[in-house]
Amino acid sequence: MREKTYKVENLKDFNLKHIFECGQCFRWNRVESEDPEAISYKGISQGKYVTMTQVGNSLIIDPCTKKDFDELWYKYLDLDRNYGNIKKMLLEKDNKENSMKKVINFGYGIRLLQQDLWETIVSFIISQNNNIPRIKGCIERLCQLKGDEISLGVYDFPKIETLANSTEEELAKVRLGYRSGYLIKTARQIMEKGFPKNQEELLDLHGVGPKVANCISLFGLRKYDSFPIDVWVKRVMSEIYGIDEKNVKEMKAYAEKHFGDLGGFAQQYLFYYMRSIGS
DNA sequence: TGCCAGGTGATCG
DNA sequence: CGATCACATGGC
Repeated sequence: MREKTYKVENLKDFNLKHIFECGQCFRWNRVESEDPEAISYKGISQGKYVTMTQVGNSLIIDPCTKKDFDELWYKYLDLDRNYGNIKKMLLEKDNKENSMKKVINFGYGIRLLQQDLWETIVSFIISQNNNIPRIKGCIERLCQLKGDEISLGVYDFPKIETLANSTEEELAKVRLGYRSGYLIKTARQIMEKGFPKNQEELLDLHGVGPKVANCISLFGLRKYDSFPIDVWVKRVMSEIYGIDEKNVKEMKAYAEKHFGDLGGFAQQYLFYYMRSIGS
């Protein structure tokens, strides 16, 4: 008995590699596929463990029912949004047209996933002063230790309550370093006060500063004017716009002026470009 | 070895 | 306020 797969065709502005490797998510991993033309990723989201495979403008999700697609993946993959318009607007707004054109063409298939707020809070607390491969490892070990097993060897993201009731001794296995205390305290704060709804409330969480709050605002709260500035964005804005790497204020001002409500999209194109080309 | 990675909290002028 | 420093961990 074979489980159902679901196929979507005629996708525009969509590329799995760009989507899963632009730094917004940490639980999707590239896997080999038989078809050399295809790109495949396995990952866990919304309690489901699936493989997504893209060939040309088609996407196959396995396993997936029509119901799963309509209720979960369509939204998660942000398929309702017209990225053609977003790119057009960004190109019009940025005065140095070569620069935005370059980064948008490079990451043409990026889409901002509509991710779970709790998962983004935890993930981006772990991300601070850390590198992406290690962040992924930490999150994987955290899920193995504290998440429900949804199929053999595959673990869901831990619940708030589970982390709130954990101790630093238990979490030592995850090798989060000093961040384990941040996670436990943040989980307890959310148990007590409920979820943060904006930047200000995010900053109340222990271990959440301006940068992490911006990431959570963007990826978890879908506040698309957020423009997280990390070391990579500093580098790319220095390289492309000639802004001094230490001048975060000027970068924020530039983003507000030129990208406005679309800052989050611009930031992802910039980040993905610099992470791929740079270093 | 020392530096770096999607920084933050605490502390000090 | 803004500047400075410690903070685990692992790869290079």
